[in-house]
Formats: sequence, C-alpha cells, structure tokens
Amino acid sequence: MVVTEDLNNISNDLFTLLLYLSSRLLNPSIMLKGLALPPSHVKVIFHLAKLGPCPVSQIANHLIISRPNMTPIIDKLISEGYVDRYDDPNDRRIIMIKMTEKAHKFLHDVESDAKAQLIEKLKLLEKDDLEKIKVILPQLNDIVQKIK
Amino acid sequence: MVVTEDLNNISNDLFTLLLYLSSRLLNPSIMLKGLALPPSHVKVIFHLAKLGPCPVSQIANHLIISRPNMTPIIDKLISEGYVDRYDDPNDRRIIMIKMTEKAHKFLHDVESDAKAQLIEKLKLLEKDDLEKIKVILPQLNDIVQKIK
DNA sequence: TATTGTTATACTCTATAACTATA
DNA sequence: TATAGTTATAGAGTATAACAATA
Repeated sequence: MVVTEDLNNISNDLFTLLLYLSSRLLNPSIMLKGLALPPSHVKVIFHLAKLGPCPVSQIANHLIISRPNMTPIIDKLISEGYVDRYDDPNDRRIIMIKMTEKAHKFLHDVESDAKAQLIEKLKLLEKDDLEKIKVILPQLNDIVQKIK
Repeated sequence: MVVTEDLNNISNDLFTLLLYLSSRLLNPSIMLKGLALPPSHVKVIFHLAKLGPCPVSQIANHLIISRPNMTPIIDKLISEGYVDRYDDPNDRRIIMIKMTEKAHKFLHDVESDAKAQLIEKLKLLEKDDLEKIKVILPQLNDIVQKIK
C-alpha cells in the first residue's frame, strides 16, 4: 500500500534525480546557451513542436513569458524563418503561430547534439549499470508519461 | 553485452525522461521564476550548496556566467545576506564566496515547495505505478550518481 | 465587460573589452 | 606572462501599464 511516507520518499528521489540529471548528464539551461537563438526563442519552438500551432497568449501562459514580450520574440522568429503567423478564422483577435521546416530541422540538430553528449557520458558507466538502466528507463518513462 | 545500439536507445530514453520530467513534473527554469532572487543568483547559491565555498571565477566557469557579471551578482547576494566574501590566504588574487545560514534556509524553502508540488502530481498515479517507481528511482539514482 | 495582441518605457541581466593587482 | 577580479558600457531580455481591436 502507498502511504504518505512513500510519497515523500518518491518525491525526494525524483528531486534528486532531476538534480543529478541536470548536473551530471544534461543541463537544459546550459544546453540552450551558445545557440543561434536566445533561450526564450528556443523554448517557443519547443512548445510549438510539442503542441502544434498555438495562439500567442497560450504560448506566453505556458512558458511564463509576459504577453508584451511575445511580440518581439515572434517578430524575430518570423524574420529568421523559424515560425509563421496566421489569423484564426473563428476569432479575429487571435493570431496563430506555427513552426516551419527550418525550425523542425533546428530542433532536430539540437536534439542530436544533446544525445551525442549523453552517449559520451554513458560510456563512462560499467556494463552492468548500462544493462540495468536500459531496462529501467522505459519503465520509468511509461509511468511518468501518465502524469497530467 | 552493451553495444552502440543500446547506447543510442538509452540516450533516447534519457532525453525523453528529461523532457517528461521538466514538462510534467518540475520545470527548473519555471521553478526559478517568481522567487525573491533572479535565476542566476539562485544558481550561484545552489552551486555553493553543492561544492562549498568557491572562488568567484570557479562559480563563473561552472555556471557559464561571464566573470564581469559575477561582481554585481555577488554584490547583491552579499547585500541581501545570502553569501559572504573572504580572502584566500594562499593566493591574494582570489576571493572566496561562502553561503550564509539565510541562503541555506532559502534553498530549503525552495526545495520544500518543489517537493510539495511533486507530491501533488504523484498522487495522480495509480498505486501499482507508485509501487514501481518507489523501487526504480533509487536504483536509477545509484547509477546516475556514478557518472562524472 | 473581458480578452487578444501591441506599443511605450523603464528595469534587469548579459557580453565584451580594457583595467588593476597578484602570481 | 598568466590569472583573479573589477570597471565601463552597450546590448539583449523582461515586466508593467496603457492602448486598439474584437468578442
């Protein structure tokens, strides 16, 4: 049976896992530095990749970016060819944002780099441990994926 | 035996895990917003908590913050009582930074909030899944902790 | 009246180059 | 000569309030 103490332990372990992952394997905020686009812009593309075309304010709400700052971000992404803007026929107040092929390629490159870095670090592990996480990770992903 | 294909799969699973964790459970960059201190300042405190007292430039190197920007960051952290500055007796060029009790309490509060949020999300899982990750997480942490 | 997106503006955070002090 | 930290400064990112257009 799962009790409050279990929830506390699991939450502690998850918190530790997040710290370990970002300090030892892949720090998202450091990964986003040194790219052709500023972090906030990359996050917008990530968001569009996950949810598809979105209204400006929905992106702002999800990424905790203030509405006024979305305008220059979207302007720059458009001028560099990463997203397109189009009107919502059902509500003329709304402007929809959609990522382009260039943005898909950009994300793919970022992801490839990140995974290449991960592989280098994973090579440092012993074979037993690699065998273990090879089994564990899919199980954990199945569970985490159910949340929300 | 662990082969290249396994490394690719593991790296894919790890990447997916990081995305799931930060989008469904706890997004570090969103967690750092809305705090009393800007993200860069909080990261400095986190770094000091992990490594103990550090020279300014070591903090800068690890967090990918440029050296000149460390000065105002440290100034502000000192003025608000989160860190102390003292000289390294062995090398008079070096200025050491050390976190205060107030910073420890601050980190503890941030961590408590994060864990409370995690628990709320974990409650959405079924008991079977909770039993599973209760077993899985410590195993994964043991392995990840060995890297680097 | 509420919401979407924009403008204007001030504030904060950041990056670069040049400087001082010590090694 | 190389390194630690600082100063000066320009640029990039962000938050707030006020506005126009649409619902």
